[in-house]
Amino acid sequence: MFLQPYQPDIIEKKWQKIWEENNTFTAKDDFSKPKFYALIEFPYPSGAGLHVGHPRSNTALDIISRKRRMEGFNVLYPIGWDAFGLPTENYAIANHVPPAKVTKDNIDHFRRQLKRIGFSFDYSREINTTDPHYYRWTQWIFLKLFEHGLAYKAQMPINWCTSCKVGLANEEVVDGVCERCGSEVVRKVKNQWMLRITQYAQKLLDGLDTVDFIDRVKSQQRNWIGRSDGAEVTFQIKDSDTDLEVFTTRPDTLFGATYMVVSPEHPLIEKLSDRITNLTDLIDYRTQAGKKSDFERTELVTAKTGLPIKGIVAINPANGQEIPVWVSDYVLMSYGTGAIMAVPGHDARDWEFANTFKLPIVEVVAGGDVSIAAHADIEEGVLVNSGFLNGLTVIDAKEKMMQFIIEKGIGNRKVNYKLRDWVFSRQRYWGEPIPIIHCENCGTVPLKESDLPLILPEVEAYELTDSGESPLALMTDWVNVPCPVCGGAAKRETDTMPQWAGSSWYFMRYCDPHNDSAFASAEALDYWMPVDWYNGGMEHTTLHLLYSRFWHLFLHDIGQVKAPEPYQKRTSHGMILGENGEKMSKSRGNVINPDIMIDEIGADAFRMYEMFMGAFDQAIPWNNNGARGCKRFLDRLWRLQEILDVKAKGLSPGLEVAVNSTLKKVTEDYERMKFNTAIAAMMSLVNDFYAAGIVRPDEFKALLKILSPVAPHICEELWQIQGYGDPIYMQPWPGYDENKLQSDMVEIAVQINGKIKGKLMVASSLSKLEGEEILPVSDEVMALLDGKKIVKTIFVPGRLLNLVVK
RNA sequence: GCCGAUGUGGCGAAAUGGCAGACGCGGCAGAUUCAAAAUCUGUUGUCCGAGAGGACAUGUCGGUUCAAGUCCGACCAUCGGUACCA
Repeated sequence: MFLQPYQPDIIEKKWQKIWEENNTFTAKDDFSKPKFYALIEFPYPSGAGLHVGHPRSNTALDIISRKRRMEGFNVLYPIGWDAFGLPTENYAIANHVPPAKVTKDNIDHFRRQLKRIGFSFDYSREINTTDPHYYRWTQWIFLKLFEHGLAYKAQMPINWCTSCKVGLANEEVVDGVCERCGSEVVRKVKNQWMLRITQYAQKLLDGLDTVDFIDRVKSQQRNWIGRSDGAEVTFQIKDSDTDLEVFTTRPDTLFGATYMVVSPEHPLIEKLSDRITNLTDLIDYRTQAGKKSDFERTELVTAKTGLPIKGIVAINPANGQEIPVWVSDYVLMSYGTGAIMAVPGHDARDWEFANTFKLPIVEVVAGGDVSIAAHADIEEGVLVNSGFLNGLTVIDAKEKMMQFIIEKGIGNRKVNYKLRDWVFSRQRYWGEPIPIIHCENCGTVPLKESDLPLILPEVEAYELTDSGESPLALMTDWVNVPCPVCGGAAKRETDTMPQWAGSSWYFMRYCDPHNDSAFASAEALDYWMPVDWYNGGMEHTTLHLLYSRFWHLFLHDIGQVKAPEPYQKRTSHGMILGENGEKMSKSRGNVINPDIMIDEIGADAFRMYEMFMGAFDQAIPWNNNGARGCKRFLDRLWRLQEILDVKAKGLSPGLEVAVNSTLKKVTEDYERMKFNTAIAAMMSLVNDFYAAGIVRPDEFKALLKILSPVAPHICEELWQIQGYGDPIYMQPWPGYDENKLQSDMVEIAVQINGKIKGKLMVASSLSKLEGEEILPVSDEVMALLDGKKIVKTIFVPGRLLNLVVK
């Protein structure tokens, strides 16, 4: 019989058309069915187009989604575009085209690319964060946050390019200079919108205990939120009514505090300026520190800098000693109180600082040698040189000092979080306008909900203004408005929201994307939320993932959504690297274009290689030959038709175990995202068919069903060619026979003293006790013993026999 | 510095504490072909040995165990994140 060759280009187009025409993957709002909501991070439609990293996450959840449909779930697997942001705006500036136009072109390009790969997205629910119908609700959520006191304005430092006269994103600052012009970048204070995410620190922490996130995501979030329990302690400045408050996790070491350090920006310097004798030097130091980012301050590990504040001393409340106060940039205004008590004997950073500036180092916990290094171990050692704490363990001393501090009224218990409030302003054009009006009489006035959306107006030019304001500031017609409260002259806020805004709630919009009276209906949210499975990159663990949990927790608190947590399960994929093992990037010249790959091997082989190339959660270099190997496998699958015995019934006796165990393995491996071993198992099964020289219809059907989530086009085509009835996507997921997972006889290893000395065929049902009784006295085993005496026998059924001999 | 990962053949990797290297890539040899491509068959951790066979092998050093890639301790290297977090 003549066999048509496997032509992926033809069959892939064919099946994509069939799926589209039949709305195969449209999620039904049939709230009576069990639902499954699969979510991938919606892409930023960059000008560079899709890269091979996107399909890794998309294919993984496409496999899960297709499997869930076959298991009878009503599946929502949506796609959209996170389209506000800097690259598009910069492109628009450079090429004098409206960002909206760039965005539309990029989205069209991305959509074409995605459709070629055959993902089972519900394109009818496509969303776009730059669409006013969408960002209307982003603005609405902002108004709610404002209404509940979670949005506020504060003076915050930004990166400021002295030459371009613009605020820069961290990413645009390279080695302390402006990425574009190479000029010096300084930190300039601006009045910025902030979101009070810190108010949710504890909830964000507690919520992690209720969700199924992979461990490394949980620990990264926990560490980012960074709860620490300690004390706030007040130190008096001698001969003044001023005091200095510090946070410490080690109140037990208070007797060892030999000096204090404040951040260069600390208000104490202004407050006591008339007593400080080296004020000029301190201001200079502050200016220098202002040129460094927090990151640089933290990078300078070895060379600690600092200055004493001359003219003042502080008093250690534990022992009444006078101790100097220093300024150093390693103390940041943004954490704790912006001041520390330094205990050089028991803190590595303080020890470095004290060593550099020859400040006294006192041991207060025995067990180390503080002349060589700080002894920071809290498990070991008892207190010394510490008055009433002497002889206590660190744990006990902490508690006793805590009580002392409270009784004396010089401090209290305090929980601190590393987490900082979220800077929500951007002096940029391509973002959601912040729906606020500033009125001289009424102050900060929110827009009425009925006035939303506040449309982002078209402007002449997208460049930032010389004053560093958004280009919107030049739109006087738009900026000047009557105050909604008093009707007097007022001005609109011209800052826009960061790109994170639109992505902080998009998963809710997918539930009901065309709703014009709410961000989504309560029924749709009740049914679809929470997301059952969210896969994305580790790089979004601390920002996007935390921000979106924060917004969802907030919307839950104000009664808008039922569950507190948005994502039931979160997994993460590894990055795909270039063929040379480096991160893929234009500048490295190692970018793989998925379109070219698909032209060569087809979408099915491409999808398959994305999943087969290695462990899903590990970073992996791309290899074109590996991808071609997957095409080769699909060719072999196609040619199985040549050895297909169409009349045979059931499973071949010799392949029952292989077929059943593959069904089980693939079913389980998909769920554990072990796609590479699932595919390897299917490859082995195909090898078994060829070795047997025959494949039966029931075997072929089973293989096509379990392979179809990975390579849907070829499986549907083969299914149709063979006339197996309704398409695979309408078939139920296959089960397997628990009794046919193992052959009757298995080969086990025979070890003598842990070394393999031989092999033995035994019944797979042989129990541990039976084996240990029968096997050592069998002829085969006796022959290996060489007359030695058995001391101990271990039989692991189906695995091995180990004899300890003398 | 801190946090999180990862170290296994020429390469990507696999392995509920139980026969290390499944599956694939690449290589080598052969079949087919006028030839090539494609396909098929065999082979492929390293070292010693003609061979049977043996020894050594999962970053390093220790430990637990009848048995360790897997568990424990210390260290080294690489990658990612980062806000010196007191």
